Amino acid sequence: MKRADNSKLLSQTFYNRSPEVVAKELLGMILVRHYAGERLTGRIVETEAYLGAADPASHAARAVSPFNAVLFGPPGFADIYLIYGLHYCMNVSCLPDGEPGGVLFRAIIPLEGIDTMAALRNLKPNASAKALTGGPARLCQAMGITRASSHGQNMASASSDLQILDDGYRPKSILTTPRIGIKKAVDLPLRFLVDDREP
DNA sequence: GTGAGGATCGTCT
DNA sequence: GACGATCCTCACA
Repeated sequence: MKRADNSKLLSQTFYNRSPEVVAKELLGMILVRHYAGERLTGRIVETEAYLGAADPASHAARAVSPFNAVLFGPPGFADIYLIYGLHYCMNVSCLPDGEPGGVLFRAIIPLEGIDTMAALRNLKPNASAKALTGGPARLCQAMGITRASSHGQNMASASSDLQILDDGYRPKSILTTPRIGIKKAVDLPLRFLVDDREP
């Protein structure tokens, strides 16, 4: 797998669509995190869409509060939240200001800064991609993403510590399955993953 | 190799 | 006062 040189930053209009579409099109994109002067990147291979009021599993199904305000705000902003008291998960907001919706990042394949990611995860540098970043909380930990460091970041800004790039790569096929790890609206097919096998 | 249970805290009712 | 979009460890087969 090679990276093209003409990677470009996804603009805010990319996110200004329905979470289902954004979740699908984010597959194969490159997540970039500037951490302590270092560049950590990984290819997105699994996402989930969370809708607004129509989706009981979504945080945005409830009234606006400081907790979920980012999902109601303008598109392309990072929403970091703590789950089970231990783990952080990352969303990016979708749809125009005022309309709730977002995409949860579930898994990436590490590309750059693997040693740093392993250190942040307290793992050996030769740990598998799955152990490093194969879960919503794992990828946040591997990239040093916390609510304190990254909540409310504009992912479409060139000066942001958190960005998504398009290097032209597109997955051969996309698998759609029901979402997992939730108890409401379990049957909605809003989980998307890259079907390509590891190169 | 597989399965079950514990950890831990912000947010909502 | 209770729950949750999860991960890790330990036990057992």
